[in-house]
Amino acid sequence: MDITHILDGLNDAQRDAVTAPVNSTLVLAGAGSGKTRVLVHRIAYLIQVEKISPWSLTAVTFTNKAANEMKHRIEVLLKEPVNNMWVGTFHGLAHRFLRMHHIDAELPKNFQILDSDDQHRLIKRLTKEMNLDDSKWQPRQTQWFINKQKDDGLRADKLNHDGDPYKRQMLNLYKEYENICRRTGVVDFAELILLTYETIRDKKHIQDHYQKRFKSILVDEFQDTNNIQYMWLRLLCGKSNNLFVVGDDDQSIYGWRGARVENIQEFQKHYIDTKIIRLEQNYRSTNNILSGANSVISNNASRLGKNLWTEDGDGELIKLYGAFNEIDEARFVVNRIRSDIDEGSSRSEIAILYRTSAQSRLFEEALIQQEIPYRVYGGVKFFERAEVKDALAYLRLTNNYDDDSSFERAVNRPARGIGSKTIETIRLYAKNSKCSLWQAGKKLLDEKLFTQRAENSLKAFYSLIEEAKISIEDLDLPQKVDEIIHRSQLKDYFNKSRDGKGQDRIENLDELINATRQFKYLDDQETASDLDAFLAHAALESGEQQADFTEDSVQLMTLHSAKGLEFNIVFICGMEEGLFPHSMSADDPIRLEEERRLCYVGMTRAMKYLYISYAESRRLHGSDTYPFASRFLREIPSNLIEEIRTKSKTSGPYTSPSGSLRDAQEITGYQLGQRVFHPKFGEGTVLNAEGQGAGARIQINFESVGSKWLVVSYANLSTL
DNA sequence: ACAAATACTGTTTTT
DNA sequence: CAGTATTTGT
Repeated sequence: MDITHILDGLNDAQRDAVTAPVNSTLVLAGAGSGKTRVLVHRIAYLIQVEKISPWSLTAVTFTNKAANEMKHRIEVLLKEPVNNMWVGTFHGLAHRFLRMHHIDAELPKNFQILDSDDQHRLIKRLTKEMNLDDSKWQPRQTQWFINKQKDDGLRADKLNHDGDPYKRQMLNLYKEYENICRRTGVVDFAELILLTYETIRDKKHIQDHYQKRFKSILVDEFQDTNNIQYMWLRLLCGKSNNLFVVGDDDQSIYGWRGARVENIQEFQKHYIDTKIIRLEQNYRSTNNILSGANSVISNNASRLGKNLWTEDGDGELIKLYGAFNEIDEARFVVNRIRSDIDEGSSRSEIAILYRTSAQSRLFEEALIQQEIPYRVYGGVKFFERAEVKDALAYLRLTNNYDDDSSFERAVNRPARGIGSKTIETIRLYAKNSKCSLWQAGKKLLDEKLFTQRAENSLKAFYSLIEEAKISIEDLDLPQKVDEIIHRSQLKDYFNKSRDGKGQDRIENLDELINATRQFKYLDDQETASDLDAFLAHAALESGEQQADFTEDSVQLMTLHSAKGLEFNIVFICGMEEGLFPHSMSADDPIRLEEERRLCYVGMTRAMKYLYISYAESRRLHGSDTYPFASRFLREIPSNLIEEIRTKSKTSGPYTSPSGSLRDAQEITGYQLGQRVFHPKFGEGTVLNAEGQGAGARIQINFESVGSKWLVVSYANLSTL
């Protein structure tokens, strides 16, 4: 068998990974080291050399984009479609599994997926129903609690409140939430994974089938797996050591969401004879950029260790700009972009990265002023838009009357005279007789318990849904959606709303019909109908504004969403203490390391030019702040930095690049993040500092009393 | 049942 | 400050 096409163009480490024995393998793949390439070639190798049928392979990713790209590249390499191979996201594969095995999973055939917004609304409703004060029992917190438990594989009945009243109430909510989900046939994101895990664990015949079937399981971005995902992988793999995982501990930036970098470390413990391969040659950035990034990340204590290198030349120095304020920063960045474009750069090769999405606004304004086309990533996704969800709610209701979330959403939108009082009655009845809202309403109608007005309105709603269900039965998918939108009169409703967004909303509804036309219903999705498949698609792929082949434009996004991408010219903005690292992470060393990894991710996006900027003054929620330059800047060796100064510095001696950064240590004698001891308040962490000389004050977060501002000269602090 | 007024709250978000 | 969420008033 000629396998040159599989191995050609790979470096030694990549080739090692691709041809590794079919056994547990851990590939530590640094940024820009060709990890997708390795995965794709590995799969080709398994199929063509190891003669493993695609049917016995699974490749798991986190994003639909990554899954699609992988699938595409495999097909290009193999020159044939790979249809019977499982390639998808954790959630996508779990969903497919549950559709196939819905009986074993004890789910209704047409179960629906609850996205996080739906989940939030449901929990909010539940909190109210249980007569809990939602300022004390915040739905967001409850949601977080429930998902956290599920991510750890824990069911409510397995948990103990240990006498903690808060936890006890959380568990009550968790239990009740689960009851409603079960009753109404909906499954949230975390549940998809957990239930899949439990079904495979508890049904021996299913477990046997999959453990025998999968000869190799490949995992992308392994550092982002959470507890239950890893448990799931281990279960699927069974006693055979057939996991091939690729990841980079230095790019783990989703810890706040349950991702456990520790899974990488534990992997080597769980599978003793794991072959570890490091991909350290970087094919993306210049040496200066890479050295800067390496130097920053080397400040993290908990690392597996890895040092990227490149054969590329040194390239340009990292450019640093200290702006007067955030407006000056935006002006600087956009002026630079202007000249880069004038010199021939294409706009899509330029990215502006920032820590928080709120920062995008100033750049947008400046770009508009210069008439430079741009695109902001993130924000509300297509399938998450209110109007789209409204239309989908009607569709879902026709599909499953018991879907409470959709019932709540559709029942009075557009307003049809079913007010809060009526709905309240229905909710109460549903709660007491443990049935869905739909059934409750039906019963109440039968028992004539409404006012005439409410009865008429509600009856009209029921006939609307029931008639719609019948009328769309034999239509094809786009027609179904068209018909539903028509019958629901959503367009009229948005047309009348004069909040300026009515037209946009109507266009989005048309776009929804369009999306169904683009949607390819594959029978292998195991869903009952094309409608089920489309609804699942809408929930699982919230609509990465796919193939939005618009104009060549400058790319704006948060550092998080930049992961996995690369650009010729990268601007990282707002490099200030409090913003990046974000103040919410400042006093926790673990979260601080995650911020540093985020910085590393950002820097390694740049191929040729890396600009970093910070502002000496920034307006934040209405008031002016005077932040310090980010500590991460000081972690870049100064010989790699070239400071750009447009400020008229007419007097004073030349200061070295790093010396001109306003430095907390120089002013107060204390380093940000440093541990200190105060005779009265005990131990704490230095968060911030301001002022000079005798008046200098520092902010310290004390373990005992929380955060306080103290005047350095009186505070009598000692360092730890 | 709706619009207007007021209060609140500020991270990141693959699914 | 600015966007959202909830409460208030008609």
